[in-house]
Amino acid sequence: MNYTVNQIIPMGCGPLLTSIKGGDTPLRQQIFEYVRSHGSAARAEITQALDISAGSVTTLTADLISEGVLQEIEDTRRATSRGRPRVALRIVPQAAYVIGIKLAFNKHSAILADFTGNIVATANVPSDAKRRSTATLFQEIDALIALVLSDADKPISEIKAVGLGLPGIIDHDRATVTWSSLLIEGDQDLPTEFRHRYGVPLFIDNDTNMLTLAEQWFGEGRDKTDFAVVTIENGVGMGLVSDGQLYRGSNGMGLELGHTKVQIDGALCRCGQRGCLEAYLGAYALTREAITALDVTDAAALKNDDILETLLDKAKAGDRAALAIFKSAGRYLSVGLANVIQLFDPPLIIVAGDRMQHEYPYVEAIFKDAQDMTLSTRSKPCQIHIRAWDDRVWARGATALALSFLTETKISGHAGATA
Amino acid sequence: MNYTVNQIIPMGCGPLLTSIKGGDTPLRQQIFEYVRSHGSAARAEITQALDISAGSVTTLTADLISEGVLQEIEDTRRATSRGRPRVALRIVPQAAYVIGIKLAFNKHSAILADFTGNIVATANVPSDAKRRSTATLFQEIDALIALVLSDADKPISEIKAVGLGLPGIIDHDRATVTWSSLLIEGDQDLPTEFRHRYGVPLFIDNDTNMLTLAEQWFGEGRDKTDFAVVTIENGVGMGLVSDGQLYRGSNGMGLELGHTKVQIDGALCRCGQRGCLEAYLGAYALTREAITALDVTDAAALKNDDILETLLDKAKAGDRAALAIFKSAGRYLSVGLANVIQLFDPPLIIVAGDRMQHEYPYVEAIFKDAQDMTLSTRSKPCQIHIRAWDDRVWARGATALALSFLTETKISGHAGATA
DNA sequence: CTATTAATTTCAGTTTGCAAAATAAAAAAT
DNA sequence: ATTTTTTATTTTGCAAACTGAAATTAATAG
Repeated sequence: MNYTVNQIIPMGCGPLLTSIKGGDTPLRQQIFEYVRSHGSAARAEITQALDISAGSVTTLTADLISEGVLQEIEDTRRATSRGRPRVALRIVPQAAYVIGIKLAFNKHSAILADFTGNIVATANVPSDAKRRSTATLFQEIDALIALVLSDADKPISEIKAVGLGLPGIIDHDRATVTWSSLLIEGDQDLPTEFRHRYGVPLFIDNDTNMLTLAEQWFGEGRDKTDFAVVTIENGVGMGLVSDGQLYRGSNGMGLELGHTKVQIDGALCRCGQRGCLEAYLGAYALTREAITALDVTDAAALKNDDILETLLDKAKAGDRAALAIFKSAGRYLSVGLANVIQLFDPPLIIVAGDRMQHEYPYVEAIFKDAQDMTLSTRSKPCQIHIRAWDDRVWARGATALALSFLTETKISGHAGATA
Repeated sequence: MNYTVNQIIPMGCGPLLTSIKGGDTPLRQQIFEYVRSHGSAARAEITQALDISAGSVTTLTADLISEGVLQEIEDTRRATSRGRPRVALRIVPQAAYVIGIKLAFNKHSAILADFTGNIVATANVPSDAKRRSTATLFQEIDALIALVLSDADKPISEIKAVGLGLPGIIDHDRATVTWSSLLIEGDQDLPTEFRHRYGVPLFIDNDTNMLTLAEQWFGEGRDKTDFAVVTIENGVGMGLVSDGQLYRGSNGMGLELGHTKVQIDGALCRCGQRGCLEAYLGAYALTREAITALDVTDAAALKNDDILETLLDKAKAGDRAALAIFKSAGRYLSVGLANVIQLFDPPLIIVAGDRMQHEYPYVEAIFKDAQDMTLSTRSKPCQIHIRAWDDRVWARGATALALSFLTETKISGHAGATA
């Protein structure tokens, strides 16, 4: 079930560790996932790594090969030892294609990936900052899909699943957009409509979970069964992988770190409540303070991004007021991280933010404060890493969502999710 | 895997729902757990409820009967319909016995339960408010076990497993007491020593998890796969069942709700930090305020419990200062509950406290505030129930811990945990 | 006493996997 | 140029865990 991992993260994608407990996936699927996560693997290696019989590996890989999912490849390095040489197997990239889509306010993006998870094509379309109807949203999705398909020069019929991430309250299991800041209406059933249009299953989740999935499949989370992701953008969000599984609250909510209260009767949050973490830490909160503290001329005309940029520049230049704003926000970030550690006890927290993030002043001190604010009886301190993402991560996470569905159906044959 | 449940909670004990996903327990174990949780069940009922073939039920129940785990019982109600009457099965109570132990400052307690989970005998011994060595603790455990065995008139050889709950940082999986307020030394390996003394496997966990387990096996959590428990005593603790599984952080920590920060530079907590929830809500925090606000004569001489009792009496009598103390604590309780809802999104929170709890002033308003402090986009509001426990719950939860180990080994034959 | 109904048992597969023997393919030794 | 050694894969026989359908059992209704 759980196999040891060399410290060098190999080629391939997908989680390197499976849950210690729930080792009840069929061998067929375990083998497939091993090969995918390692890029390529010989039968003998699989036998050892998964601690299963060589006979099973032969039988099952033969099945997968005949189904066109696996193929033998020439081993690049010649055998250095004696004995019959191993013959490596890999996933056939063309066996299936998926599309991952991220919808947001500034722009929408899509990635077309092959069955190994490799990016084949990307596409972007600009997006309004306004709420829109579901019909309008689908027009935007149409444009995105047309673009990415033509970029990859593939017909829609080759796409076997689509993953979609968008902001809001998304109920993955019930496949419903309970509420989204992009949409006018609530409780929308996008997957059904999508299937009507394209004849392809669609899987949805909120954008933070996309990011978390991206980290688990392609990033630092690959060799971890437990880690948390904290995102700081306009709002503050959080994702959690616990025992190898993405945590989704019982109603598809939960992990609303940005709206946990860190101060009674505190600052006003855009959610209408007071004292939310986000109201001290989100980009809009900083912007608000910047307008007050710095002498921003013509505030209304400036974009929020620009104000933030200015604030950051001033801080770097040593401006006291600007630094004070970051210092105060930083204290709340410490509190937020400390609370995450106290409640979830992850061995690793990945703090991710957009471009401003990697230059956030005082980060080191902030992370240290967070550690110091937790109980000292902890056996191992929680690692906190920062990660400046590139734009494509979100859509990449969405491809992971689609790919994991294909694993369920194509490989192990379970009906799986609603779509 | 998951079977429908009539709203009437039947006899028997143990969770009524199994995880929707992880339905990979062998049928043998599923059948056993179904019978235990329902008190008794006929083969035909099992066939339907678990959606498995009748043949399997016959074979597996026959095995379990021959092993002395199950037995057929006379159906009390005569058949009302035609056809061959069902014959009900039940767990043989004498098939195994377990002991559950709760260690604490005021007193230690133990329960001896049979294989159906029924209480056979109980015992208590007084406990010092001092830290002690592991050796001393074992003497106390010896006394407890001797008492409960003699009460039940059973030799130790009939006890197949023991569960132990104690305060502190307990690593259930690694079977280590990382730190406990009861013990002088840290990193103690109680299970190994226990096995030397008694030849019986011991399973440990922290006291809050015992309470949560008790709720899942015997209380309101029986028909739920997801719920949270918040305890308010001297400190503030929390337990969580997610997807039918007790949540234990990656290092056996986590869920330290009492030490999440709700105020920067706030009140001093006994952990040395400032602004912890516990510092506003724990019994010791209230006591501290009571001493300051009320004119408590000879504070040092009075026991904390008495002070709290006085505070409560005064509040009930309408004393303004006393009421103000509860009112302030109540606001923080609302914040704590709201944060739990935002982060974990449980459909139900059970708030449990000791005897003072069921008369906590303003509870209804506090719970309503907590709801109001969460995002309004939630599809279903989180239920908050209060529960005044009786003393035996903790030890009862410990029996559940021991019983679930027996299920793993006796029934399904997996090696299971370290002991 | 016979038909009907419903619970349980029996029995012949099917699927999943394992263990051990057999076979294949290469390097090293003769 | 063989033969040996070594390691990788394949074959084969077998066991465990279930299922589905037919057979059997035990009641009630007429």
